Formats: sequence, C-alpha cells, structure tokens
Amino acid sequence: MSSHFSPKTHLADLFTQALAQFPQALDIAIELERPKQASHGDFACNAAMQLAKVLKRNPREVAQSILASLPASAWVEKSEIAGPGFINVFLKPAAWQRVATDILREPESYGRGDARRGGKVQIEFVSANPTGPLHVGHGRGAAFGASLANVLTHVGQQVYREYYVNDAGRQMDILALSTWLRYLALCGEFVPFPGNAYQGGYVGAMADSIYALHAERYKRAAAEIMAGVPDAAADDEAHLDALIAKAKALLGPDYAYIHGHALEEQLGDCRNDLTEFGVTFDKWFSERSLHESGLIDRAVEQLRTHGHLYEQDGALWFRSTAFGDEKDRVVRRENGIYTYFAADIAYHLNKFERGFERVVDVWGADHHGYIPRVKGALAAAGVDPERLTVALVQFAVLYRNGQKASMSTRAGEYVTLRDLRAEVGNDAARFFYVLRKSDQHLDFDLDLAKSQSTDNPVYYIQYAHARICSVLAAWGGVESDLIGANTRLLTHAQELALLRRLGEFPETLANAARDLAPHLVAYYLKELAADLHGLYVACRFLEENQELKLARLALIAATRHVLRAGLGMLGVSAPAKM
RNA sequence: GCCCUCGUAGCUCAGUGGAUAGAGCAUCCCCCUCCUAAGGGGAGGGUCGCAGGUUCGAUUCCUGCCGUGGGCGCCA
Repeated sequence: MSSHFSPKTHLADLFTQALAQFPQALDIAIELERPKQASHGDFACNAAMQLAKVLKRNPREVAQSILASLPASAWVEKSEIAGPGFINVFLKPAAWQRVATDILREPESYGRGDARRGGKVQIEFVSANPTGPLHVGHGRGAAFGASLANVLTHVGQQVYREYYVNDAGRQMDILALSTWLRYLALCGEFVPFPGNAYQGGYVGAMADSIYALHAERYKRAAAEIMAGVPDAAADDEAHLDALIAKAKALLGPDYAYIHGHALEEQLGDCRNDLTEFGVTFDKWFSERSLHESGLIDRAVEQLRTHGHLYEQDGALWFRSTAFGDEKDRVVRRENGIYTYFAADIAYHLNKFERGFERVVDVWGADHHGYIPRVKGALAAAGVDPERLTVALVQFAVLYRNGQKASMSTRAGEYVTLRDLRAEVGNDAARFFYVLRKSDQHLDFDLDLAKSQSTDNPVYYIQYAHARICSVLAAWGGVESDLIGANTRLLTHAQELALLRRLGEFPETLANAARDLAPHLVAYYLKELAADLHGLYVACRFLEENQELKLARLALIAATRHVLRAGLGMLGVSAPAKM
C-alpha cells in the first residue's frame, strides 16, 4: 500500500460519496479522465451523462444533483458543469505542488498503487527453441516480457518469470543430428548435409568442441548411416527423420550425449545473451521434464475422464471444436508419441496447479491460431480460460539507411539479437523494442537507434536525467534536505506542467499493467523528459532566492526518481553524465 | 477459401464511447553573456481506409467491403 497522495484517488472518493444517492451508479462505468483542454479542468467526470441514460433525465440536470452533493475538499478550486453534462473539476495548485515532496519522502514506492489485486502472476516469455542463437524477433519478446514483468512488479503484483524450454521435440533432434553430421566430417566420414538441417556456423563450432573433447568416440561409418535412408530429393523431411532414427540407433546411449551437449550449449548461449540484455528468469521450465514426470499422461487422463478425447486413425484427439477451435487436435500421434500440444496442455495445467492466479503467455504473432486450442484445453480441464492471457508480439523489421535489413531464416543467416545489441547498444535496443504497441509491426530504425541526437528518444530521456544530476551535483546538497522544501512557490507554468506529469505516473503504470502495455511507460517518459527540458529552459534552478531554489531542486529531484524508475522498468540505464 | 491482426498528418507512430484527434521526424521561422543547445519556442500539415448500424455522442463498439501482415501440420 502506497502512502502517496493521489489527486485522482481523492476525487474518486468524493464522487463515490456524491453518487451514493444513485444506486444505479454502481452498474455504470464512471470515468475520471484528464481532459485534453486545460479549460476543461484537471479532471472531468462523465457520471451525469452515463446516469442520464438509465434515469432518463437530462444529463445537465443530473450533473447538478451530483455537484450539489459533492463533498467540499481542501484540494478542489472549483467544479462546474460543462458541455453535454461533464463535471469538470479544477484543483488548487497545492494538490499538484505537494506531489514533488511526496515523492521524495518515499521515492521507491511511488506509483505502487494500492496493490489490492496483487496476486501471483506468471509471465512466460521468449521460450525460443534452443536450436540456435536468438534473433531480433525473440529480442522483442524478451524486451516486452521483461518490461511488462517489471511494470507488474512495480504496481505490487507477485511476478514469476518463466522460460519454457522446448528440449523434447523434433527440432532438438534435428539440431543433434546436424551437430553429429558436422562432427563426422571432422572424423573424415562424409554424409551429405541435408538442406533442411541447421546450417549455422554455431553447429560446426559445437562439432569442433565435441571432437576436441572426445576425438572419434562418436564416429560411425557414413555408408552405414546412409544405408536405407530415403533420397532427400524425393522427400526431404522423411530423409531427415530417417537420419535422426539412424543416429539414435547407431549411437545408442551416446545419442543422449550429443543431444545434451547441443542443448546445453545453445541454452547456455541463450541465457548469456538474455542476461546481458537485462532479461532474467525465475525458472527455465523443461518440456522434457513433463514427459519424464508423467505430467503429460496425467493431463491427458484428466481430459479423457471428462470425455473430451476420442481415438481416430490410430491417434488420440482432443475435441477442441467443443471449445471454439476450428478443428480437433491430435494429442498423441499414431506412433504413440505425444504432440507438442499435449505437452503444452500439461504445462498450462501445471502453471495453475502451482497456484498462479493469472498466467500471461507472450507469443510471436504467428502463433495466434494456437490460442483457441490452449484455452479450450484449460476449459476442458475445468480451469477458467480467462485466467490465461496471451500477449501477441508482432515481428520487428530492421531498417538501415532507409532500407529493409531483412532477416532471412534460410541458411541460418538471420540477424541475431547479439548482432543488434552490438550495433545499437542494450539501452536503445530495449527502448526501441517497447516503443510500439506489442501487437503492432515494428519498424526498427537502426540509424536512429544509434544516433546520439535529439531525434533519438532514448538519448532525449537519458539527457533529461543527466541534466538533473548535473544541476544537483552543482548544488552539492543532500536530497533528504529537499523533503521540507516549500513547494507552494512552484507556480510557473512549466513547473506546474511538470508537477502534473509527475502526478500522472501512478495512473500510467496502472494502465500499463492493466493493458499489458509497457509502451505506455516509454511514451510517458518521453513526455516527462519534454516537460523537464521545457522547465530547464524556462527557469533557473540554482536561484538566489534560497527558498525557491530548494523548491525547484525538490521538483527536479522528484523527477529524477520517476525517470529512473521508468527507465529501470524498461531495462534502460539512467546515466548521470552524458 | 476460412480465421486473426493492423489501416490516424508527407514519414514513423500514440490516443480515446465524449468537448477543438496528438507526438517525433521532415519543411519553414525564431531562441544560448546564464545550472549540459544531446535543449527550447512558433508555423503549416487530417474525410482517423470506405459504407452502413448501435448511441445523447463513434476515430473508438458491431456488420460488410477494400488494403497490409500473419495463421490454417499426427512441426515446435
């Protein structure tokens, strides 16, 4: 629970009292919004217009009744009826002026909200196959998920970050095979490398390390491997699967070593990459563990006892159409092996069994068709599907010199997250990734991200922070001495604008948390920085007048806290000097 | 074909069931004897894709159409 004064919460209380005379008001969405125009006051309430509908009365008349019973407040200058029936409230400057010292008194918890719904929430993101380096698409999911998790944490929710490791499927087998084939070449055994195997240089690097460690221990004859394998030209997927089967058969228990080595290498690389990017997880959840622990068997049994499964063509199907899906889905193949979907059902049921009240999955937008079946499975198992929210993240397209720097997934020649971080830096990458709504296609301008100019929003915001640091350093005092500053002296238009902006921070965070929209924080920070720069030009801080000086320093010190908090949530540094 | 997403200023994008729809860039004009000009002020620029519907009020919600991107595996 935050002890900070909130003008909006205060007004909401007043209106709740005034609306007690209308029982109908309970069913109506009463909004207190910040009008676009200053002449419409600090807050506008639409209650009268909403009530007029159900009461079948004139909205301005209803507004009159509400206004008459609105309790008096020391913070309200005046309230008036305007337009079709808005109640516009004008606050006294004191309501905003106190915000600055209020923040300084308890900076860490500013924006915390009342956390009344601070339940346990799990957020699963990235979850890329550990079959190669992360690319720029994964980077967006990482930046989005990490920022969102930070926002949710800041508003008081108990957030648990998780990465689902797809260590059980065919893709991992393909990686293991690819590594082995490269290794065999080092041993002088040449099996034609399939075009649909993993082509990236990192595969060869893993083969090198295995050869360095174990020499020819895993060598098998090429002729033996190729024997009976169908021609790639006829069916390249069948060809690949046959090679995987051969690898497993010929290597026996040694296959697990190759597979495990590849997994460890790639997962480790991925973890390092993300850690450097400021993205960390509480748990890396293994898909294979679901198979081994029997959780999949249990989940499937659960669906079966509820009568949602049937057998057809030798496979086991989930009747997902009963829950709004387009078609039914296979959970266990004809060959007896569970599908990826079966594991995902078990995983999602497990999430809720672990006590998370709410689960957020961050997926690439190309997986949107997958949502109905997962929600369907939850519903079939008796879990309210509303407790799962899937946030879709669209692809990012890089632009350099105004040209698309397109990433081709073919031949492993895609732009990696590491490349991007090396080129523009972590700060710019983190910020640009969340500068768009997540479900919006992102044009990532590499030149702008790199430019150290006013055009670059990252530098613009960081510069505001550095400017404040510079002024406070020149002053040389201790911040805690500013808590007692007389903020009533902050009457300049730029000062009030900045104060109001600081007052918006809790609402911005609440909205960002509600809508799973960290980009709102990025936009807020741009506006906050603009207000700071505006004030910087308009007023001197290191004033002759001691009282005014302290008041202004209190204002910018408070601003510094909010800038730091916001940038911190987005994973962007707040340098003291630039 | 079916499903999802998006369509807002020249460009890149915010925004909202409300009052005169915003920002940055680009274009034009202006501001440093002063705490960082990596800054600030001003001007021009719009049929919120099109057409219906719901509503006191729609750019926002619903339907259709057009356009963008994506998805429609016993892959993961």
